[in-house]
Amino acid sequence: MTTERTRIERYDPAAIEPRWQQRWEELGLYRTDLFDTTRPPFYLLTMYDYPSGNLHVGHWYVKTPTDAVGRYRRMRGNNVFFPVGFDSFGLPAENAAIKNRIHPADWTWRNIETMRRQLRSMGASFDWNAEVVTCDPAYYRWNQWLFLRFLEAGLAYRATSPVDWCPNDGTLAREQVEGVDRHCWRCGAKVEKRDLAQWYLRITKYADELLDFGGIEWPEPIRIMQTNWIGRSEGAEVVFRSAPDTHLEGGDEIRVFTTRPDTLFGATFMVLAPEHPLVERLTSPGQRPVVEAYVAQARRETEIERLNTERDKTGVPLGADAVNPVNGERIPIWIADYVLSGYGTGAIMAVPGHDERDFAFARQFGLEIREVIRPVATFGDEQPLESAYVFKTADDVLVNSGRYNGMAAPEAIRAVTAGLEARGEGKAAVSYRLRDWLVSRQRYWGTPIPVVYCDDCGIVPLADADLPVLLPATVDYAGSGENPLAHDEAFLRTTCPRCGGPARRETDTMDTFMDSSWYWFRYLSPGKDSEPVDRALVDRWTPVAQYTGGAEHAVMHLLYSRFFTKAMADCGLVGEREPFKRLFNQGQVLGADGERMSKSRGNVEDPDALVAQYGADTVRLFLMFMGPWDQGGPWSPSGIGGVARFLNRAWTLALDPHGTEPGDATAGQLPPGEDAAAAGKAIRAAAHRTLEAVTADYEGFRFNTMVAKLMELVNLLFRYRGTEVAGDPAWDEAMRLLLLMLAPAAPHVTEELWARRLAAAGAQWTSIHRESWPEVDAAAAAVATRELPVQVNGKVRDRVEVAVGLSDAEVEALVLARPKVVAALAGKAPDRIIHAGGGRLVNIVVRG
RNA sequence: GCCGAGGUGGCGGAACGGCAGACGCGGCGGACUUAAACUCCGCUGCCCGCAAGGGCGUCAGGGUUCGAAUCCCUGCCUCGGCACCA
Repeated sequence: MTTERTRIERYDPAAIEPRWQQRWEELGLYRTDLFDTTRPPFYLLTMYDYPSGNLHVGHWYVKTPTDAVGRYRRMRGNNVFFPVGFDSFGLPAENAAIKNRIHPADWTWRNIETMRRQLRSMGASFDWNAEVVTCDPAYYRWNQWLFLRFLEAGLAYRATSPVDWCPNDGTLAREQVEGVDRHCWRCGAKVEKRDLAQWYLRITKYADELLDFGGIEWPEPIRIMQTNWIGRSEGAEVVFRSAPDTHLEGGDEIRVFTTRPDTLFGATFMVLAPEHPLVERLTSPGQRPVVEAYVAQARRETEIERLNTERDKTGVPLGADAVNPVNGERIPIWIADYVLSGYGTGAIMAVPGHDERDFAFARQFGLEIREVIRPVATFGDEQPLESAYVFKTADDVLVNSGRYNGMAAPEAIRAVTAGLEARGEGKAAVSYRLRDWLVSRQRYWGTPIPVVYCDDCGIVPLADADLPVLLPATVDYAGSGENPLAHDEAFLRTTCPRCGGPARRETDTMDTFMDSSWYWFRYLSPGKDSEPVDRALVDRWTPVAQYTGGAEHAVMHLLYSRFFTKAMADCGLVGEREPFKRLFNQGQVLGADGERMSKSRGNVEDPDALVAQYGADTVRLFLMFMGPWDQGGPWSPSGIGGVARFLNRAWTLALDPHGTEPGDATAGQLPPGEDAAAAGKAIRAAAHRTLEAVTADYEGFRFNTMVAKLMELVNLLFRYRGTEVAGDPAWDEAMRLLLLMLAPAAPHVTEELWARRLAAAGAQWTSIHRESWPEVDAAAAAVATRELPVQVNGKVRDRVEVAVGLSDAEVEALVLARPKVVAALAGKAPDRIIHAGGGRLVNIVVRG
C-alpha cells in the first residue's frame, strides 16, 4: 500500500545543504567585487567573534538574520559586502595555555579552524576572502602602526595614576569594570586599585563630538547609554584659597567644579579627595596623624567599599580653612572618600543645604547647613531643612546670598559665574564623567606596544620600519598567570632606535578592544602590507551601512570604534568620522534557565543537534520566528517542529501540487461557492499581499512576522493543493513569489526548489540568490469585498461583507438594516455614525 | 536612587488610536493506518448557556476619546545599564 504522500521525494536537508554550500563556494557567489561600481555598495557588518572554539545558539541568532538582510539587499540590487573574521587575542587563550600547556596561538588557530567549519554550516553569504584574524601579525602590526600615529598626534600617552586592577586580566579600562561590586567584565573577579604607569588613549578629547549622533541611525537606548557614560555636566570652576593659619601662609588655590554656582553662599565647608595633591601641604601638625591614617585607609579600601552609597560617610578635617571667594568667609577643609580624585578637580565646595551627599556628611559631623535656595511658594512659612533641597527652577530663588537675594536660580547660575569670572575667581566650565581609555594590559596574548625604554633617551617609540614587534614564539608561563613577556629576556633586550644603546621593550600589550576598533576598515583590504587601510575602498564603502550585534558593547566596543574612527580621520587615514551608519542590536538568547549563557553555568546551547535533525534552514527560520529580533529571551527549541513542518509543506507544494492527503475529506475540492476563476484571483491576491507585507518586514527587520506571513501563504496554497487550480499560472506565480520571498531566510531549500523549477521548465540553471526581488502587482493585491465590523457604542455587534468603494451613505443604509444592529439599537436613533480608518470599521453612537 | 526596555491565552508571540489573541507550540477531536509514528482536516482566551446568544477580558487604578493593549497620569512587578560624577 502506498499513499500519495509517500511517493514524493522527502525533504532531506542533510542531502541538500552541504551540496549547495559547496556549489556556492565553487562559484564564488558571495565573493564581493569591491571595485564594482555598477551597483550601489552595501557594507553589511556583524560583530566578529572571539574564537572560543564552539559556535552556540547565540552566534546563530545574530548571524543568520543578518545574512537574510544581506541576501535581501542583494536581491534589491545592492553590491553587498558581508565579511567575517575573528577577534582572536584575549585571555581565554592564555587560560587554556596555562591549564593545558599549549601555546595560545595553537589553541586559537585550532578554534578558528573549528569555527570556520561551523560558520559554513549556517549557509551564510559570508565573503571568506576578506577574513581578518587579529592575532595574525599581518593584522596586529597595524595596531602598532596606528598606536605610533596616535602617539605622534598626542592621542596616546603614558601616565601614572590609580588604575583598576583585575587579578586575572591586570589593568582594565573603566568601561570594563561593572556592577556595584566592581567586577571584571570578562572574568567576573573583584577589581582593586593600583598605582601604575600605563598607556592611555585620549578619548576625552572627543567627548563633545561623541555626544553628537547626527547623521547616524542608532537605537535610542544605545545613544542614551553612551551619552550618560560620557556624562557631560555644565557648571563653573571656582577658585577657593587656603586661609592663613599658624601652620600655613595661605593663598593656595583650591579649584573646585560645581554645577551649582548659584549655591556658592551655601558652601559651609570644603572636601578634598584623600588623594588630592594639596592634602599634604594643608594639613595642620595637630591633624597630621588622623589625616595620614585616613589617607592610608582610603588607599587600602577597595573601590567597592568606597563607592558603597549605603555606608555612612567618613572623613577627617585637615585643620585648615579656605576662604569662600564670594563672601570672604572662612570654612573648614575636610578630606573624605566620597569625593573622587578622578572627577572634576578632585575637590568640592560642600553645600549641605542643596546637595544630598553634603547634607549627609554635614549631619554626620555636625557641620553647618545653610539654606540659600528656596521655592517662592514657601516664603512666609520658613522651616528648617529636613533634607537637601536640590531643585533649581525659575520658582526657586536665592536667599542668604548677599546681592543675589531674590534672583531665580537659573539666572543666578549665570550671574554668579559672570561675577566670579570678572574677579578672576572662577569661570564657566564643563566636566565629563568619561575618562581616557587605559589600553595597557599585562598579558602575553595581545598586540605588543611598540615602544622601548632607554636609560638615556627615556620612552622611545619604534620606527615604522621596525614593525611588527612580534610576540615571541615560545612562551613560559612559569606556572603563574603573570605576563611571560616581563621575564622573557630575549624579548626584553633590544637597542634604542634613537641612540643605539641598550634598551628594554615595553612588556604591556594592548587592550583587545584596540583590535576591534578598526577591523571593519581592514576587511576591505585584509592582505594589504603597505598600509593599514586602502583609502580609496574605505571612502567608497564606509561608513558601514548596517551593523548588527549585541547591546552589551554599548560603552565599550561601540564607543571605542567611534573614537577610533574620529582619531583615524584626524590622522588623515580615513575620511568619515563615524564608523557605522545604522546599528541594530539584536536581543540576547538566554539559557533555558533565563540566565546569560556561559560555560560555568552549564547552560550553553549548541545548535548542532538541531541542525543535524532539522537542517540549517529550519534552525535559521526558527531563530527568526521566535520573536522580535531585538528582544531575545530564554532558549527553548519546543516550537521548532512548527517551522520544520512549514518548510516541509512548502516542499510538498513545490514538488507535488496535484497530490492530495488521504486524511482530508475535502481534498481536491475548491472551497464551497468558489470557481476556478475566483480561486485564481484569491491566490494571486494572497501572494501579492504577502509580498507587500514581507517586503516591509525585511526592511524593518521584523523577521518573526515575515515568517508568519509566509506560513499563512503556504497554508492558503495548501487548501488549493490537488484542486483544479493547482499548477495553473496563478498558482505557479504564487509559488515563484513564495520561493523568492523565502530565499533570504532559508537559502538552501529555496535554491533546491528553484533548481528543480528551472529544470522542469527546461531552463538553464541560475541561482535563486542572483534573482531580483519581485514587484508587487497592486491590481492583483486588491480585493473586491471586505468584512466590515459594525460597532454600536464601541462594541462589535455585527460583521457585514461589503463591496470595496461604497459611499458612507450606502454603507450606513446597509448596516442599519442588519437585524443584529437593529436589536442593539433597541429602537433608539443613531446619534452619530463614525466611518473609521477609510472604511475599515463603522461605529454607531447612540445616547441614553 | 537615577536612566532605559518591558508586562497581552497554558507557552513563544500578533495587532497604522478602529474586529484583541495573526502565526507557531501545546491541548482536544477526527481522517489516514492492521496498529503506532508521520501526515492531513477541524476546534481551542475565560465564564454562563442544550443552543441561539450573552457577559468578562491586554499588570492594577484613574483620565482623554465615538472608540484605548496602543495616548496621558499614579502605582506595582520583571529585565538591562549606571551608581557618592559634585
